[in-house]
Amino acid sequence: MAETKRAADAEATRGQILDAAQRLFVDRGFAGTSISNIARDAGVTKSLIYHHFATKVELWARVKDRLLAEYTAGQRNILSADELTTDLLRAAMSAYFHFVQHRPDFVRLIALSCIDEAFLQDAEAKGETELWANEELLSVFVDRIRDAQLAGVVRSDVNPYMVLILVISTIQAWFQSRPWYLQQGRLEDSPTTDEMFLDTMLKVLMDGMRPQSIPETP
Amino acid sequence: MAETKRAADAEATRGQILDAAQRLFVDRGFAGTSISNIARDAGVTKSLIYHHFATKVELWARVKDRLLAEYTAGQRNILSADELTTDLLRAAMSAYFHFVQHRPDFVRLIALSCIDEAFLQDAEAKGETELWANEELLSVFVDRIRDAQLAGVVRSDVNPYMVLILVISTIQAWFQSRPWYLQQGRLEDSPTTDEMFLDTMLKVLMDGMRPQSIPETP
DNA sequence: ACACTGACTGACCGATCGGTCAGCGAGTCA
DNA sequence: TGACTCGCTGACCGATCGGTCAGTCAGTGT
Repeated sequence: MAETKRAADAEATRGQILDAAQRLFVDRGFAGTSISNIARDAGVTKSLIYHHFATKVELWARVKDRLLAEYTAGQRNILSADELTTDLLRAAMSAYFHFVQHRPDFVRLIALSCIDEAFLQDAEAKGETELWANEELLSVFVDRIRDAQLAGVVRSDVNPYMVLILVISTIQAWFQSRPWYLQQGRLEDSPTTDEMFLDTMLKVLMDGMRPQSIPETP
Repeated sequence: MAETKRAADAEATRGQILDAAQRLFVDRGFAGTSISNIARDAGVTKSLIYHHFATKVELWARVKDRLLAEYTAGQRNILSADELTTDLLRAAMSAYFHFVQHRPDFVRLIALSCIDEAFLQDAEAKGETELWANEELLSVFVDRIRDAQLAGVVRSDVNPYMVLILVISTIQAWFQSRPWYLQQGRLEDSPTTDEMFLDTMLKVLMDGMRPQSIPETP
């Protein structure tokens, strides 16, 4: 605890700021959130934020870093080391679904990243953000799908990368547009609604992904 | 052309403003766009914008109205009056895909609407925005799917509304995250990339949606 | 010919934006 | 104990925000 006391306090404060920033950025977007808002929400002064983070852009980048780290770590745990069987594939899709289900901030982050391309390019040019789900992780998933195709678990007349995109974006899209469908009054805000969509998705995607005995035109 | 000359000019100016506003709002979001930006882009004064539109929120609402009208009109043309067959279902999905493909603003609008829930609630409370794809249109689609289930064209062990959501949000998600995947360097920005995804999507969804002969647990 | 509407302008408003800076004062190191 | 570090504050900056308002003037109805 030699040089700790002060540094630990500072780190805690930094955490408070990041927490508040994440809450607001994720809720209202980058442009819709001001440093003053964050300061008020975190219970600190505006100057203190600038003491810990150089600019608003950098603060947003650090928030994204934190979320990303959690996201990729979680994703990495989803796919087991075993060779993909149909059951494992279903389990992985289900696991990813529930993983995202309990991390609403991820959904917002990814959606915001897709939207704020102008700002993203700036940040990227400054080398501040390393985008989520780095290429290496994507490669792992694509390779697993390709193996599954060779093993006859997944139909081989489709591009494995496209299959991955199909699965990931379907789940992302559901949680992103869920609030809107709720607001339409056709759905109720309940975990069983999520399960109903998962059920539909699993049935359609799993049956649609397995090799088709009848025509199969490669 | 009695009372026309002046009114026509004014209407043209209004159109210029709406065009510029749509360009900027869709590109940078509501909070990221200022009235001054729009004025400069439209080549008019800021005051003139306030002469035609009461507030920034109302301007955004009118932009959405215009886009929405085009969107629902286009959507209505997609589903033919005939009873759904497998071929018609595939054709409708393909048509919707290409419809969205050529209207990037729709993708952004819907994404932004899902994101800006805080702002959306305010606007909704003021009764200014009537959300896109009104319920009636959704009902038509759901009914068609339910009919297709009864006719044995679509598997009957899934919720028809969930199937609709699955299809719509998959297409929406593709065009929304497409720029991101491009940026990852794994895809090239070409129409054939879109076609490749459409091919994968059609194969998986169509085969996954048709009645499954083997287990079928309702 | 004339009163009048309404499209349009420019100067201006208070509030807030992102960001700076000199300095305070408790905690750390020698 | 004294020098020094550094987390932290409050006053302040110019720019821009959304929005207002008095006024100009071309086009219109009578």
